Parts: sequence; structure tokens; C-alpha cells
Amino acid sequence: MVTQTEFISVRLRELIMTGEFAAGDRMQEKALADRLDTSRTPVRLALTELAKEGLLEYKPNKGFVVRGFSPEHILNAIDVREVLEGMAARMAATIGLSEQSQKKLRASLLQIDGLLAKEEFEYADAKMYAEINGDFHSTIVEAAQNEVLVEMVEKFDAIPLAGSKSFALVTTKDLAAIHQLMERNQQQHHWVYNAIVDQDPARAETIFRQHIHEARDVLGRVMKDLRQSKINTSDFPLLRLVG
Amino acid sequence: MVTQTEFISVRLRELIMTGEFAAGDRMQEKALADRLDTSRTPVRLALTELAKEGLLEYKPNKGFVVRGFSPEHILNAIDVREVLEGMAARMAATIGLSEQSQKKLRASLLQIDGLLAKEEFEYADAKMYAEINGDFHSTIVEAAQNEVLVEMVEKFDAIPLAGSKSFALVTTKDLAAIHQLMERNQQQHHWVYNAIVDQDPARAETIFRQHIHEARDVLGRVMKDLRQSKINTSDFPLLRLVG
DNA sequence: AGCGGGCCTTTTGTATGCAATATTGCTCCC
DNA sequence: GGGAGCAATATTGCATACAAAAGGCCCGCT
Repeated sequence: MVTQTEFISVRLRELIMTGEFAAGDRMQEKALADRLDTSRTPVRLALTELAKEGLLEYKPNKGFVVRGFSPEHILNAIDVREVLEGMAARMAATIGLSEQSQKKLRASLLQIDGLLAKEEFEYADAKMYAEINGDFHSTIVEAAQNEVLVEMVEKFDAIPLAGSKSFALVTTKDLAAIHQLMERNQQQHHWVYNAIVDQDPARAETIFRQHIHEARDVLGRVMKDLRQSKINTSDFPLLRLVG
Repeated sequence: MVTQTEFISVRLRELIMTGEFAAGDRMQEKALADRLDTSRTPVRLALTELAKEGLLEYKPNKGFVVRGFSPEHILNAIDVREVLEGMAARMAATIGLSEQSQKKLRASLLQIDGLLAKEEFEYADAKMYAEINGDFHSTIVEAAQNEVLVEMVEKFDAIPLAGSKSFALVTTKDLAAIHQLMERNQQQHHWVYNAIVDQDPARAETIFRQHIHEARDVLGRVMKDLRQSKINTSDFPLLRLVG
């Protein structure tokens, strides 16, 4: 172990991002310290970090509260992500891919092709898809060779459902629908990969933006269902942060 | 005053952003606590915040160190800002300006017109220009009505020279050159304002991107001079964070 | 019953002591 | 003279005590 504070910070982030707490819940220092078997000092430092990340709100003399993310906020975030990742794809295509990036992207493509080709597509596969999807997107962003861009895009991971790791995880339990969505997405992954390898910046940007835009639309529909109480948040605890 | 920690946080940010400390300097808790007449606890909390903002680096068991920003990093940041503010201008033109935003923008335009028309253009006027310039840009970003976009753009203020408030402050002491640059910039301000009012998204985006791109180029030349030691950092203390 | 004021409890904000880790400077050896 | 090893010192990490503020509760008043 390195320091208590770092550990607590990770632990609390996990607890929040898995929906252990709902939007608006107070994060009381003493209670958390007891629960995580430490003292208030590292808890307070960790809470300060999480607040800066945007996961919590802080009011002087009142403490920290779990932040709620409105559907509009999440969709706004994805609009911004579309622009930034579009830029990344364009830059990556302009610069050209390093051998290593190319390998990583091809590996992600192959893994997802494999998942989608499986006889029995399971919920665990959908989760795996989301993870590999995140890798694919991150690799493209890194290929743009702009550290600031990388940092900015990473901030979306602190907004529930806004990052590229969250894809499709909460849409439905209808595996066939999820599978179909992923087919379409994977097609776009291949296209953007080809555009980047061909060093066609305009096409790479257009495809990647469209790719993210479609995901945004899907999520928009999901959140509409959520508003109409068609989704049970005990099935998808993360949604407790939306409201 | 509300809390000690908030006050210390603001105070430390000021000290760093005015170049009181140079890149690589250690921020020792005890020393800072003594200097700011408080204890280590609020100092540590404030340092944690500043590290999250990207102004400091933290190493476990070693503490906080003032971050250095390479010229490449700063230029990368402005590349990203160009894309984001371009998006803002486009969205603002798409949505249309509220009465209030329109008023604010016109006020900024008038103020800068006034500054530039002065008989004797002084260094203080250049500083004033930078401030109003920042207002103008902020207003456009807010007019896009995307909270996430606003938050992201604000993060550039934590990177020296990368935000819209920093413009032209450190290029030179040649007032005539600064004045000429500002004339050009102000022209673009008028153009982008007209494009937004005309609800011409494509033109608004193009102009605003070009506007920021030119500022980037100017800054690139400044930092080249800095590398060649043509600029004295005691004239421009902020540059001590570049390295 | 509803409202307001003051006391008591709970929680946050700050200071400080102690333990653990890093840094400095010294000595001794080569 | 230079470097390895070790002791002394300084600094960070954590726990805790106390102060200050917020929140709740009870009681009395209208």
C-alpha cells in the first residue's frame, strides 16, 4: 500500500460510481472513516479530490454531497466528447498511427469481432464489450499525441454514462437489441480505423463523430425511459446518480 | 471569510499564477502554513485541490511540487481550446443569442474599441484588453448553453498562457506591436459577433477558430524567443512556470 | 396547533502530536 | 577527492483533540 488517502480515494470513487450512494446523499466524514476503517483526515482529503473531479459537491460547513447528473448534463457532455474525439481521430489520421497504436487498435477490433461472433451472447459479453470499446477510444485519443486532449477526454469518465467505457451497459436487458447495436458500432470502429490508417483526416473525424453521435441518441432514449420509470434502478444502480 | 481552506486555496493559486514560485519548486506544508499564518491541515487540503487542477504535482511521501508546462503542452492546450470554443461559437449561432448575452458582447466590443482608439496606448491598457477579451470569450462559451463545455473551457485558465485571459500579456514590451495585434483580434471579434447574431453557425465557428489559431501562432513565436533567452522572466514572472 | 427561541447534539473546520518515510550531512573507507 | 553507509534531521501521513458551526429538539408562548 502506498498511502491511506490514495486507497480511500479509489475506494470511495468505486462506491459512488457503482451506485452505492444515490444523488444527494451526504458523505459524512466520520461515518465513512468508520466504514473504511480509518480516520477523518484521509477521508476528508479523498472527498476533496472527488469534489474536484465533479463527483461530489461541497458546501462550506455543510460537507460533501453526492452530485446528481441530469440527463441534459450527460447529453451535453457527450456532445463535447463528440467534438473532442472527432478532433482526436482527425489528428491521428493526420499524424499517422505508430506501429504500437495500430497493433492495439487491431487487437481491440479482433476482440470485439470475436465477442460478436459468439453463439451465445451473454450479459457479461456486453460488459466486456464496453471495456474494449473504452480501450479502442482511448487508443485513438492517445494517437492524437496531445496530452491535454487526453486529460480532457478522461474527465468524461467521471460523468456517469458519458465516457466511452459506459456504452450500452444500461440500455436494456434485451441482449438481442444490445447485440445489434454493437454490430453497428463495431462496423464504425472498422471504418474509422481504416480512415486513420489511410490518413484521411476528414473521413476519420466524420465517422468518429457520427459514431459518438449515435451512441448519444441511444442514451437519450434510455434516459427518456428512465424518466418514465420504465427502468428499475435496482437493476442498474449507476442510474441512481442520474436525476 | 468562510473557511480557512478556501482562503488558502485562493491565496496559493495567486502565488503560483503570478510566478512567485518557479516550476519544480517544492511546496512544503509547514513553510506555507507559517507564511500564511495557519496550520498544515488547511494548507494540505488546498494543495490537494491545486494538484487536482493541474497546477501542482503530487508524489506520495514526497509532497507537492510546482508543475512545469512545456511550450508544447501549452500549444496543445490551445489547439484543444480552438476546437471547443469553435464548437461554442457554432452552438451559440445555432441557438441564437439571448438579449443579455448580446448586450454583454456588445459591451465588450465597445470597451475594446474604446481602448484601441486611445491616443496614448499604455501597458495597463493591454492588461485591460486581456481581461475584456476573457469576458468576451466566456460570454460566447456560455451562450452555447452547455454547462460541460463551460467547465472544460474554464480549465484552460489553470494552464499558464493557455486561457483567453492571458492574451498578449507577455509577448513583448513593444506597445505598437501589441496594439496592432489587438486591432486584428478585435476585428475578428466583430466578425464572430456578426456571424452569431446572423445565426450563421459555420461562419461563426470558422472565424472563432481562426481567431484562436492566430493567437496560438503568436504565442508559439513568443515561446521560441523564450527558449532562446530573448525574454527576461523577471519582466514576466508567469513565464517561470514554462519549462 | 403553530411558531419561535434557546439549549443540546451532531458534524465540520483547524491545530497538533506522533509515527513513518525521505533527506541531509557526516564519517569513514577506498 | 569521492562515494557508501549510517546517523541526525526534516517532512510527510495519519489520528485525534478541541473549536466552531449547523441542525434538531423541546419547551413555552401566542
